[in-house]
Amino acid sequence: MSWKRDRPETPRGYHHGNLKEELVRAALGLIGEKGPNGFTFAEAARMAGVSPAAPYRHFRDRDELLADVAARGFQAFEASLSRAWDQGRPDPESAFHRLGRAYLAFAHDEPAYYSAMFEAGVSLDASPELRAAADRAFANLRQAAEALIARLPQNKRPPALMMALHIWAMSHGIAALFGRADGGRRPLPMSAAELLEAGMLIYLQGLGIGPETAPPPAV
Amino acid sequence: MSWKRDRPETPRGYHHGNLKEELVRAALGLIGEKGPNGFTFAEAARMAGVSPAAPYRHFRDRDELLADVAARGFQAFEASLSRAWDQGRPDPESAFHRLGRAYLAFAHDEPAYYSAMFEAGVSLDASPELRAAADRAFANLRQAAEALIARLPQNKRPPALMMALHIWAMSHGIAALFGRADGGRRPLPMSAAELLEAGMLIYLQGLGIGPETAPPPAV
DNA sequence: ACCCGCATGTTAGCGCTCTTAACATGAGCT
DNA sequence: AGCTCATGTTAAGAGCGCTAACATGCGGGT
Repeated sequence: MSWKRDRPETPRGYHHGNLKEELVRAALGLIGEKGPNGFTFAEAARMAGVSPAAPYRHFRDRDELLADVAARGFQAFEASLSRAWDQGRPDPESAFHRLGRAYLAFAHDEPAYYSAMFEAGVSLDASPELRAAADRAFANLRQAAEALIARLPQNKRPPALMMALHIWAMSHGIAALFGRADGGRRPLPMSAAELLEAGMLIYLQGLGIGPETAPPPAV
Repeated sequence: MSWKRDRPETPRGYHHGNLKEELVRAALGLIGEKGPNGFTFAEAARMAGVSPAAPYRHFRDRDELLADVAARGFQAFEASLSRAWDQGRPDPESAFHRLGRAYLAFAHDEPAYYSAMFEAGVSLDASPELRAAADRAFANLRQAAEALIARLPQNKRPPALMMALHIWAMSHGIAALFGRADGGRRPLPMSAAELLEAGMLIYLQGLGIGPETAPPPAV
């Protein structure tokens, strides 16, 4: 019976009124603290001040809550990327670098979301909304790739999808391996953002995009 | 008492004789089947034909077994990469492409190992052997980077560490996002190996390494 | 040849989680 | 006012991680 009055904040009646939202917030907090595996359905319920069975009125099981968190993460991610890209203004190059920084900033500032999205083992097929949100986020990378490719002469244009996948892969690789401050991984001579920026400059140079005459950056 | 004779293979006495090895093999199988989270200490014990408490004579806890699996994974990984690199013979370029294919082949052929190494949330600090094995594996990437850089004129050489990190990040990014056959991720117009190969060619081109006159590959 | 120590395995049990079934409450529609 | 159904609670079963106390028998020392 201890869970009943553990959080004296706002006393409530038999019905919570906003349980689903609060469960998601609790899950996000727990994932952020203890990783996607440390998160527990029961503990989220405790945090929301309800019994361990209450969450089942809102989510079929633990995985569905995780998928919901991941979907919200992709929505926030999409918003962030789309804001950074800003339709390629003022020019595709600078917008593209904003996009890269936004990618890593999201992974860094929202580790709980990023965990749920990429490290919790949630399949994109878990729900249609999840898939859709992920697709919308990826669409930003693809748009950026297309805008940059448009700068090339027709006969030197790589497939936009391939280029977008490269961008995504390097961004995710850097975020996953070196993105978190002290995730037990390797210490770096440079920040993740700088690493990505340098990598992308070299990659674009390889495509023939960017400061045509400049040598690869000596970072 | 059902666990006692579940596996009638080789009857054994009170002592198992080779439990530690068999637990690792069982863990590897379970991780391969159900992901790093589906793996259970108790089930590994069941598979080995011992009581649920027996594993604690060989591993402090579940995480230590996971760390052991990860360390063995890095050892196998290192062996694979080192064989592929073969000290840069016959020339750094072709050896480098072998290395890339070996990276993805390992992620593809040994998903259980790769999961334990990168997706199970095992910190590299979990044991000194783990850290050492991971370092040895990474050293191969760094060696390859150095050999390729040596082809450049002195004043155009990027830092070898940075280049190795880029290679690792793109390889891991591709493996994590698209490496597994049907991991619930996105269907691709090309194989992961082709994607990595193309990405690396573009990247090297950006550094000024590779077929100097050829345009980016039209894959 | 004996015996004893210690590594290795077993039994029992605590506390936790996930999940379901049966029951309780009260908000909102008619 | 009364009913209904979404939303909450209680109770309970199964499984897991982990520990403490006990059992076995391999292998070295006498």
